[in-house]
Amino acid sequence: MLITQEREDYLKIIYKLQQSESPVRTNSIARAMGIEPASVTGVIKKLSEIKLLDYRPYKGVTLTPAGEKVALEVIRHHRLIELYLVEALGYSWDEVHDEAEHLEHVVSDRFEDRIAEMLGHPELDPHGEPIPTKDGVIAETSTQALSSLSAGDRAVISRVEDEDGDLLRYLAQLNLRPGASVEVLSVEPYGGSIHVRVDGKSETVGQEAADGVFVDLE
Amino acid sequence: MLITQEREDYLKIIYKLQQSESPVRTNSIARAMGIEPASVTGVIKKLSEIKLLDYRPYKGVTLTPAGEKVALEVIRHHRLIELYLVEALGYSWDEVHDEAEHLEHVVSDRFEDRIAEMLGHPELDPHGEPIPTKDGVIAETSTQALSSLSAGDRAVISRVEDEDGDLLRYLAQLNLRPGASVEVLSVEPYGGSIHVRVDGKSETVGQEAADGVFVDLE
DNA sequence: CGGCAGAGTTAGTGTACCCTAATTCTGGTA
DNA sequence: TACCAGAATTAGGGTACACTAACTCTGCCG
Repeated sequence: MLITQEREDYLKIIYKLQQSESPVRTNSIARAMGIEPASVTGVIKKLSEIKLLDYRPYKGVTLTPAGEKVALEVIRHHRLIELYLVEALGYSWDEVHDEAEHLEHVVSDRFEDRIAEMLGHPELDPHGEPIPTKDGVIAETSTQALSSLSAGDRAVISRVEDEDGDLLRYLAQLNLRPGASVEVLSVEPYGGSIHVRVDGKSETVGQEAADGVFVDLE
Repeated sequence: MLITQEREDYLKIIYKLQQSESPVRTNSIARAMGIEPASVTGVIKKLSEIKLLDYRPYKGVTLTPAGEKVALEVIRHHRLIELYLVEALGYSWDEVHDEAEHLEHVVSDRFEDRIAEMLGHPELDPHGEPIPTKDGVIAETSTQALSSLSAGDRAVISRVEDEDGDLLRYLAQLNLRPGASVEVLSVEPYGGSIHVRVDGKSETVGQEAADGVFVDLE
């Protein structure tokens, strides 16, 4: 197999890192994959040989159109599966990530099509992330973090980054879910907590958690 | 990870081969895995090192209790998933095998529990094969092949081996499914076709197909 | 604009599987 | 019982990814 599960993971991670960093540096990939930078070099060389990445030594990598296609397929699988687990199997939003991480690499097109159909061809996963279409189109996503707001701002939560189950449970407890309206009451300076009103209740959100919550300002 | 997906496949295949051959020979494993015997030797050595197999060089292997446990878990996953695909996602019985082959290695305990519950803790998969319980108990299975019957025999189909989609489509067309009653009308000598009555209709079954259909005599 | 810290790459290992070719064992037969 | 065919193993090689240690490049700063 030319594209292994590991390589799919590399491409997926590079896609995500590319949102904020381009070209994507070896170190970022290593950190995101939880491996050593030296290990990354070999793999990105291989991926650039097979034309899924553009690789400029010492500079970083960029996905080629072919590489982006693979990445978006994996992301589509991941997000569809997350939603399916919630809707059809009763998972909660903090439980779906790890399961989807495994399933995303092995499901067939048929499986993908079936669950997409059963879910009514959804556009968002349980964390509010857009689901790429089958032909690789993905909606824009909000990039304004809750942590970047100021006192007085009103906004609607659009998406929550999903890798950390504990964090998600914490946010769920505060009712900070996609769709929720928040009003920023005050912000502690220099990366402290944020005080918000959600559902009429005042809550304090740690800065780290607020970094993973993205909003649309009103 | 000590137990890779490949190793799970080895154990699963050895479990199945053990039904008719014990100890299981290197060549049988190689044939079933579609690889060379030389490759098998190395892996079964490793599996015996980690106490999942008893290995007697030049003689063959036997599953240890620990190895059998792993094999039965994989088989449980496989069969539950096959049934789930049929019941919940509208797959037909000839489409489920390949999908299950991949999914069986990646689903979590939680996933297994959820689908088992949704399916009402079923005992048989779509091909009539028994589903091992969570603690590794598996029901006896019929070992009498349709191809071994004689004219005049009446029997009920209990299970159909499932690896080959074409074969399953062929059998489905003849209504040879688990639960169906068959009466043997005549048998061509020396491994020829078998003529049976199913659902009141006369059908001719090729010998190779009949080898994979197992029955309970009345 | 030289030098240094940190980023990145190379070199050398190890594990997991796979292959082919060569060798050795086993079991049945002449 | 000696031999041979077929089964199994060893030997040697390849790919895919990991690692650590050593070296090199880049970019920034004084």
